[in-house]
Amino acid sequence: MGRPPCCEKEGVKKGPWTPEEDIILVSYIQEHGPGNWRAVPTNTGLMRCSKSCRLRWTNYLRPGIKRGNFTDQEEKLIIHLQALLGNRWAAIASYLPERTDNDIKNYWNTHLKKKLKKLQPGADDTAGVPANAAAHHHSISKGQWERRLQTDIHMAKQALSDALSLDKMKMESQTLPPLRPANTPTYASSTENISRLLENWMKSPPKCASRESSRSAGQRSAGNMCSDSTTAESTTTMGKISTSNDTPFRPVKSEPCYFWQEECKVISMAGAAAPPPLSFIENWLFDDLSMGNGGEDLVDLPLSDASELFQD
DNA sequence: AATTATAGCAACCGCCTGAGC
DNA sequence: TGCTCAGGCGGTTGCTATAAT
Repeated sequence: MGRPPCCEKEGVKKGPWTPEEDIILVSYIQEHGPGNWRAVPTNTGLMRCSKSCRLRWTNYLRPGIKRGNFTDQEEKLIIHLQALLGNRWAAIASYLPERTDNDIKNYWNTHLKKKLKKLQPGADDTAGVPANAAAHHHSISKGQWERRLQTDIHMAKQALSDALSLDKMKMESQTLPPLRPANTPTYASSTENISRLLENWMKSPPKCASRESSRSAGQRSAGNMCSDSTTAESTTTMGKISTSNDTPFRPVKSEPCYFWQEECKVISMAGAAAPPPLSFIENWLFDDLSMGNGGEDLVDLPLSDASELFQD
């Protein structure tokens, strides 16, 4: 049986979100910040369960989300992180700041699995199976599989190196990173009416509410990084909102902004929620970069060994 | 033009974890 | 120390758009 679903209450709406609901949710979060999701339906009047609200925010409404096609680099990164981490989509997503775990998961299931299958017709589904799971298939052309993966990991290292150096540059500059290229589709591009409806809302400059002690907000160490005046002075992107209005969203100075905190979340996640992967991969990368290509690194590890590094 | 098959993705479900009491 | 519950996560479902017949 297990635990009853949190949303068994009668009158809880399911299914696709309407633009109006989106606006209500965004407005509420703009004022109160994400977190304390249980209070969201009560305080907004949304007939949605708290989980649904959180999911809608994190997967769709949250600023800084890039939608649309994945780049080659992102694709490679996902493939190789998946090989290293398995189906830990949240951890993988922490290396792709503009993508949500759901997006990455969907992309993996719909595109990359097939792609890898094509590349390795003999390997069946094991091509997309995490390293630790693949370890159970030693009998299936193990040598060939590992050789290919080693080659792929080399490519991934390059991609990861590029990605990380970009991240580092972003962090160093601390001026608001343009997380979304100007021509990148935003969440609102698929729901233009949301941005239209939000225009009015944006005309009255939103304020960052005084900080409540929501647990989830408190959990985010990114709050520290993001609450300084440097970031507060910066403008953030709110999907189409900030680009479609002359008055960009501007957090109140000295008040940490939840929107920006969310943007920083990935940085903190790399250091907190998934520290071993980042530190390990970073060390691995930078060691390798500093050593040249010599030495014994992950590439030379048997895949099963590499995956064990991430075992709990 | 109508029907069927397939792909893509948003959202849901249920389990797990950890904070608070 | 054990219990409760909110939030997080990964797997899965189901709806919609598009392609193929």
